[in-house]
Amino acid sequence: MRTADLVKKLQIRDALSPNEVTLLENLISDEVAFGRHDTIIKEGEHQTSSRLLLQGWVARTKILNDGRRQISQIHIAGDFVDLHSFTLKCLDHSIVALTDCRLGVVPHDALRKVTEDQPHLTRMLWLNTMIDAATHREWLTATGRLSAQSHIAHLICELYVRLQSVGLARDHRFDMLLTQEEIGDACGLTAVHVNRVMQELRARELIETKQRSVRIIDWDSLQKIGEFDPIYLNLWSEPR
Amino acid sequence: MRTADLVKKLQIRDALSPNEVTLLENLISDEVAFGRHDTIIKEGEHQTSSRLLLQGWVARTKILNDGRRQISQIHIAGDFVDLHSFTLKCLDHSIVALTDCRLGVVPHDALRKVTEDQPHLTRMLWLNTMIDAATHREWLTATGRLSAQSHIAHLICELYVRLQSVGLARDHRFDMLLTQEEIGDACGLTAVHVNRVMQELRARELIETKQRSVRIIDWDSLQKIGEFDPIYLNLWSEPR
DNA sequence: CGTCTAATTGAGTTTGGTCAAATGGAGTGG
DNA sequence: CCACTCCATTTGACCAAACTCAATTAGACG
Repeated sequence: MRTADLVKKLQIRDALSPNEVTLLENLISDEVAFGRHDTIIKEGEHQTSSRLLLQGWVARTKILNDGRRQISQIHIAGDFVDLHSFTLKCLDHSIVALTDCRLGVVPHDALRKVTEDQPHLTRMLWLNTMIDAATHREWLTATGRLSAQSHIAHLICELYVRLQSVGLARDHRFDMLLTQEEIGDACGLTAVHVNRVMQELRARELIETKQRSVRIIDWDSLQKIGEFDPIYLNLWSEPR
Repeated sequence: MRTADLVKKLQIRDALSPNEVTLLENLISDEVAFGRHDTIIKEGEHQTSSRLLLQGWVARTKILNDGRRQISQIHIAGDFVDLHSFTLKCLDHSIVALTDCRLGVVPHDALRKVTEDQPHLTRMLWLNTMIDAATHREWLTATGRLSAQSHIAHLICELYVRLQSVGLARDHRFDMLLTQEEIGDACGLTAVHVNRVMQELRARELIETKQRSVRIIDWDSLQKIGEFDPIYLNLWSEPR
C-alpha cells in the first residue's frame, strides 16, 4: 500500500478508521518519479494537486538574490511535501529532490471532497501541516539562537527521531542523505563550516560517520548539546 | 463586531458568505485582556480553546536553556494567535503580550463543529494557519541567509504590509510596538546590534523614526535591501 | 526631581565566512 | 586493471559581521 508510511505517521497522532485508511489510499491518482537535484515544484507555480513522498528525500528551498539557498524543510517517506498548496494554491518556495524519489499525486479536488465529507480526516491532514509549521518554528529558533555545533546536533537528532518513528532507522543509525553543502543550506551555514563542526562532533565522540551513514554514539549528550526536545514533532496519540 | 479584522483578513484571500461571517462572530465565547509582558499561553500546556487577537500586539516565543529567546511570529489584530492549538492540542512555544491586548476565546468544540458543517470555512481557517507557516519559512530564510541589515529591513516591510492590509497603517507609516530587544529576538540578533543597524537604516535615509513611530522614506530601496516579496502573505483572492 | 526602561556608545572578542587549493572515493571507459 | 572524471570532503590562511560587557544618555512618567 503506497500510503503505508503516511498512515503510520498519522496513526502515531490519532487512530484512523479502516474507512479513512482506504480513503487515503484512494487519494493518489498518479505516481511520479524524479531524479536527484530535479525540481519537483517551482516557486510561484499554481498548483491543482499535492504530492505525497513515497520514497527518497526531498527539500523545500528558497533562493535568494545572490543565489544563496535556504532549506526550510526536509521530507522523508510518508510526508506530504506540499499539502499546504491545497489552501495556498501557489507556493512561496520550490521543492527539490535530494535523492532519486517517487511521489504520489493527490488532486486538490479529492482533498476538497475530504473536507466536505470527512471532518476527522480533514483535521488529521490539517494536523499534518501544523507539525510542518512546528518544525519551521523549531528550525527558526535553532537558526536564530543556537551555535553551529548545537544546530547540527539538533538536525541530526530530528532526522533520527523522524526516520525512526516511521521505521526507517533504528539503533541510533541512519543514512544521512544530505551533503555537507545541504546541511549548510538547512542550518544557514557554509559547507566549509559544516565540515569543521562535523569533525568536532566526531572528535567529541558524539557521532561516527562512515560515508553517508551516521551512528549516534552518545544520544543523551547529542540531544543535550542540540537542545533537542521532540515535543514539536507531536509524537503522541490524542483525539483530534 | 469583534471579528471585523479577522473577516477583513480572510476576505482578502476569498469571499465569505454572510452566514460564514455570522458563524465566525459566534465562535467567540469569551473575551480576555492581558497586560504588556504577560504570558498568555505557556509552552506545553494542554489547550481546549484558541484565541483571536482583537487588539494589541502579541508574539510567539521560544526560550533556550541559557535564557535567550527567539520570537517566531508577531501577531496583530485579526490574527489567531494559536489556531494551531486546535489540532496540536499542546503548543511547542509560549505566547506573550507585547502590548496590552484583548483576545477573543474560541473553544475547540466550536471549531470542531465548523470542521463538521462548514467545509469552506474550515479551509479558510486552515489557510490562515498556512499563511502563518509561510511566514515562518520566510523568517527562517531571512534568519539563515540575510545580513542583519537586510533582515531588519525585511521585518519592517512585512509589518507595514500586514498592518496596512487590515487598515492599521498607511502612507508608509506605522507604530513600531517592538523594542530593539524584541526586534533582536525576532531576527536572532542582539539588541546592541539591532541598534547599530537601525542607525544605519536611518543614516541611509531608508526609514525615519520618532519615538515608536516608523516612517518608511524609501519603500522601493527598503524592499530591495530586505529582499521583501509579499507573495508569502498570500494577499490575493482565489477560490479556496 | 527621581525612577525606570530603552536606546546608545565604545573597546575588544569570537564565531563563522571567504577564497583557493588539495585530497579522497565512487563510478566509467579503455 | 588502470587512468580519468566528477563530486564531496577537507585543509589553510585570512577576514568580517555580529557578539560581549560595561557604561552612558535620553525619554516618559509619577
